Amino acid sequence: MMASSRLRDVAERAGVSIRTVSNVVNGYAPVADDTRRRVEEAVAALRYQPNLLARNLKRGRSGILALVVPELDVPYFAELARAVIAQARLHGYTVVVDQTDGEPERERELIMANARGALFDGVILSPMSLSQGELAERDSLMPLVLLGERSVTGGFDHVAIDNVTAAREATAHLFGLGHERVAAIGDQPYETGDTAQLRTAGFRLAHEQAGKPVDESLIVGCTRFHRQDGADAMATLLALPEPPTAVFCYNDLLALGAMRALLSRGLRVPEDVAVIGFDNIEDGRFATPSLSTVAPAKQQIAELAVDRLVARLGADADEPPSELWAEHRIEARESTLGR
Amino acid sequence: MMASSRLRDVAERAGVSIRTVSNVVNGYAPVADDTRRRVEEAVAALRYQPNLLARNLKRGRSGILALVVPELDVPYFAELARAVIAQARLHGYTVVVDQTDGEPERERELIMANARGALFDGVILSPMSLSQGELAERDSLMPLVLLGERSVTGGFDHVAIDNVTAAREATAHLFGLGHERVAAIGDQPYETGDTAQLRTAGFRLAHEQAGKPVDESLIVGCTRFHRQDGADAMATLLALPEPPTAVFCYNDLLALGAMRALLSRGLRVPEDVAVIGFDNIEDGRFATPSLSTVAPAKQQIAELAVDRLVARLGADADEPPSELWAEHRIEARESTLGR
DNA sequence: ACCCGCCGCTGCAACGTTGCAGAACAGTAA
DNA sequence: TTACTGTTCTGCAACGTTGCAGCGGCGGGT
Repeated sequence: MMASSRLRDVAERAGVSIRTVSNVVNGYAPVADDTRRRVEEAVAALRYQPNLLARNLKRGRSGILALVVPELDVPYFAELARAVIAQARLHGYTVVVDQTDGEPERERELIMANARGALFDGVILSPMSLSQGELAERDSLMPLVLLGERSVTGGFDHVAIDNVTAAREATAHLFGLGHERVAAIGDQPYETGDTAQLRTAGFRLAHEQAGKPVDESLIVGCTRFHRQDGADAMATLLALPEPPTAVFCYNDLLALGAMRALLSRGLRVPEDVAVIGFDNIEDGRFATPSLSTVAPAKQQIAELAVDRLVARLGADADEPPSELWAEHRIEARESTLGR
Repeated sequence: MMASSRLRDVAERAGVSIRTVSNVVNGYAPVADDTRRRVEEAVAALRYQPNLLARNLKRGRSGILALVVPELDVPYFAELARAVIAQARLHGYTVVVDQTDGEPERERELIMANARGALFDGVILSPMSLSQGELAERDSLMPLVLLGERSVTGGFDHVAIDNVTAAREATAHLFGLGHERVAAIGDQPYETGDTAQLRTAGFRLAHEQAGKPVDESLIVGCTRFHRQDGADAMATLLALPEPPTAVFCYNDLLALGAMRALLSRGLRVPEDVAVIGFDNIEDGRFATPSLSTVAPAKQQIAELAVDRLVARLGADADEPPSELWAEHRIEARESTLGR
């Protein structure tokens, strides 16, 4: 393989020192116009591209951020990844996406040590199964921004939406349509998912504020958050002696699965059962009926997370960890049309 | 920031030379059991992790592959990315996902030069808008595997399914259900998309084999391949004096958009209009009705592409470029149930 | 007794870049 | 002339790793 050109080759061709070429390329020291031009010509002629491996080794950084998500083919994470990659690019960073498949072992591996031998400058983690305790025990020095989980004692930078309020609003939205029996799909035990806990809390809070009792049999847990799980949960609910007339699902995939279960039984959405989801994935907008949902500001989440991480890699290295809140809004579509 | 430990630190602690630690870590030279144990203890105690930047600089490779796709939030690409990342991991490679948004400039930038300063060892490209000519002009030495496009003269490794056959089978599937007027959604001019051309060819071939004439007004072009485009195209078809009774869409998003357009007009799928898509994305399985589709073996595509690229980075560097074909099958679901 | 070969380990140099300190030169002021 | 300032450019060393060559010591064959 023909070796690609190095600073040395450019220097020889332009008749200057290696150092001067480096200065021109990086725009560092003052360089005479004439010299600059000669160097630039040589750079163009030889198609010189700085070797990032060498540059980063010398500079002590890699220019690479890691985005760690449970599953990339879950639309919410794909949409988030898109935004994160774009935002990182604005700062000159490259993004490596890693999937954990929800395995705690993989998550630990990626955040505990200087993952991949300091190949990454920082990590954005959307934790799935990592316990709070494990996070707190982390002793890596690589900056970490958490997505979507409540802050841990000990503290990391943390970007999230107000899950309790969002869930409360979604539930209240269903109450506002006149529903009395509203179910929740997606609850999880504390160790597994903090987020689910917060949404259940919001669900309960809405009941409290509406002066309605919570029927515990209407809160259905899920181990995973895929369409199939939503369909299964809906089947469980429909088998109850007194099924719900509205369902709040903790993400859109669950909701789409639930709708599928309803429609395939000949039930109508929203006439027989209203459905609202969470995440505002594109699928929901084009489902039939289109899916009402809680829409987190994904773009804003990505911006907050990346900007925070980049700041911490630069000047703000020693700032205390901060809580960053992103917006959300209720997106009412056909699946919760008023009766 | 506390410096992370280096080979030197481990060597000091274990009382051996740097070189010996390196040998232990890499399993290279024969090392006495006693020495090995001491080194391994020191490695564990200091939580030594090799600095990949330094290692790769020395070795002349980065261990990073780039996957270049038009849009990561298009489910097909997200599912493909997932498989590619997993497969690359098996070979010890890390994957950077880059999105081009279909901009030729971005695609060119990523494949032309030694992209990102040789940060990548190789590239897997799913081209959107890059012309054949531009590909042929490429003079980078970084190995490139193409996905989904017909091979270019000059030659690259290339992984694809047999688009013509797949499209023919999809169309024939609709004929088999007794449909006479079958439409196609997703045609594109040659410069933009080779893949679309192949599918149109398959569509025509099916007509030929069935002895039916092609009604050109039933072939609707699309600039993009999103749900909205499918919905728009379907609207166009429904406005015809004699609308089709079945539609073959060049991807599942178009098909879901088309179904949406049908259902929102009160038409039934498949009773009034049958719909089949392409890609077998997860959304289609849970749509109502569930979407029939051409299912390419994504896992196989990812394996072929990654394995080929890795082989080319190793021993097979000088092999001639090869055409690799992945399987596909017709996945018949509710949207094309027999009448 | 001698030599040879193998095992286990080591030091040096280099990958391509940048930080640092300073050299060479020109211009200005005293 | 000398001293000083500033501009432009340079050489050396280092980032943390691995390739290469080589060194001592020990055992076995002749």
